[in-house]
Amino acid sequence: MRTYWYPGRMPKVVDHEERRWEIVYALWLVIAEQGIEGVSLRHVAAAADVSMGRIQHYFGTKEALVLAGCTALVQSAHGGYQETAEAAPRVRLLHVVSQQIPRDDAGRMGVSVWYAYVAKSINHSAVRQVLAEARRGAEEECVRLIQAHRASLADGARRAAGDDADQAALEQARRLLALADGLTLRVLVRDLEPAEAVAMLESEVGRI
Amino acid sequence: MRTYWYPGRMPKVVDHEERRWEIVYALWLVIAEQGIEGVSLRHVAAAADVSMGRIQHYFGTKEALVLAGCTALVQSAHGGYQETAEAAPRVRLLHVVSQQIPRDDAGRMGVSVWYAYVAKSINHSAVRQVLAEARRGAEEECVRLIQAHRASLADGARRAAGDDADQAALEQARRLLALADGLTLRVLVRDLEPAEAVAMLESEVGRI
DNA sequence: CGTTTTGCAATACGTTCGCATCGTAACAGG
DNA sequence: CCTGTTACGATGCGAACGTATTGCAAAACG
Repeated sequence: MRTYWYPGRMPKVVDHEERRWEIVYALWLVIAEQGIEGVSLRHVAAAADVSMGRIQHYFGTKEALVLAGCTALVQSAHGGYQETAEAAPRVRLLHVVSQQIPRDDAGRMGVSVWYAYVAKSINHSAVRQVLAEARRGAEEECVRLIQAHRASLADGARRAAGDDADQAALEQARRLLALADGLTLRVLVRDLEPAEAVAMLESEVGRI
Repeated sequence: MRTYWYPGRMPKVVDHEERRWEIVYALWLVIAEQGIEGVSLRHVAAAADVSMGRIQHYFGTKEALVLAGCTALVQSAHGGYQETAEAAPRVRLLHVVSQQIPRDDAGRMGVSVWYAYVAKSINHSAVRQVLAEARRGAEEECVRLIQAHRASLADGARRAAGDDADQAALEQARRLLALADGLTLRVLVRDLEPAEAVAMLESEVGRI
């Protein structure tokens, strides 16, 4: 599924996705340890141990590379979530909300890259749109999970249904996600232990 | 109080604080509309309508300028807080927690600069220390306000005192501040209305 | 008035940047 | 084999960068 056919020739077979991914990963490394200011084609090329020409070949411009790194980050998080497809709503909710808490160096890298993009999104509309879409998706998924969880509890005692419940679920979702963002930052800068952050999120999820 | 005496000469009186502040304000403008990547001595000089030489004269190096902008931002927030010194603990608590929610363009600028520094702090230890100290201060102040508020309520019914209460107050403070950070970001990227964010914080403060 | 020191503009310099260009090795299809 | 196309390393270029340097106007002090 990773070879393409199109009318014409196709010399020198290489796996484009693979090559692009190598470069994007090197980009993340550079962002994680130097910040987004430290991103230059030369630095990324050095980190990926490839030539500058290769990066130009696959991404064309620095802008495009940085943006590709952003969408790749979002998709990677999305992929991680889909692996929990068979778990109970409450478990999935906790995953959505606490996945970003950095527990090890790898998680730290991911989240510091993510924060770099968040800051960039303030002044960069393309990045902003990618992150906004991701956030909207997470919010909607949270609402769905909260409603599913509530439905599984409400066998006996019927609760208020309809718009009120929808509104409450939306507010719950927003509060959970906003809290998770704030806690993530504090863990990242080592003001808070990962376990404490997760415990706070668990207790918050538990109150739903 | 803004003229200094020291043994020796002192030609050409100018207000150093004032000059520094003009430049720092221009730095904030540049950060707010171009991000921290857009900060160069030339850009800041243009925004302040002064020469590059002046910036060098007052700050020496770009590093020092950026760091001065960070400490100035923290002090400015601190100054805003001190104006509420005579209000009730509950009011002050709400202020600490919701002051950063951007309500207008000026607030938007302040908070986008603040987020730029947050991202920078991940890879820059001097900035990290300044922000860490500010965060610690805010957290301690929150704990104090929560305890003061509780004490004012607990005339009749005595509550659990001592370590348990301290621990609970600390966790409350952390949750409030983390939630405020997350909500602030969402308002900044226009995923949330300022009024909604403030309402959520008010209801959270109200439950203490 | 003359000396000395500060405040700052101007500019020169070496580095690093993104990007365009060119050359070539490798391979698919005829 | 030959031809056409791709992959991509190498290099050059102009712009922008941070900083060091230089020079001079203005003002305080003797």
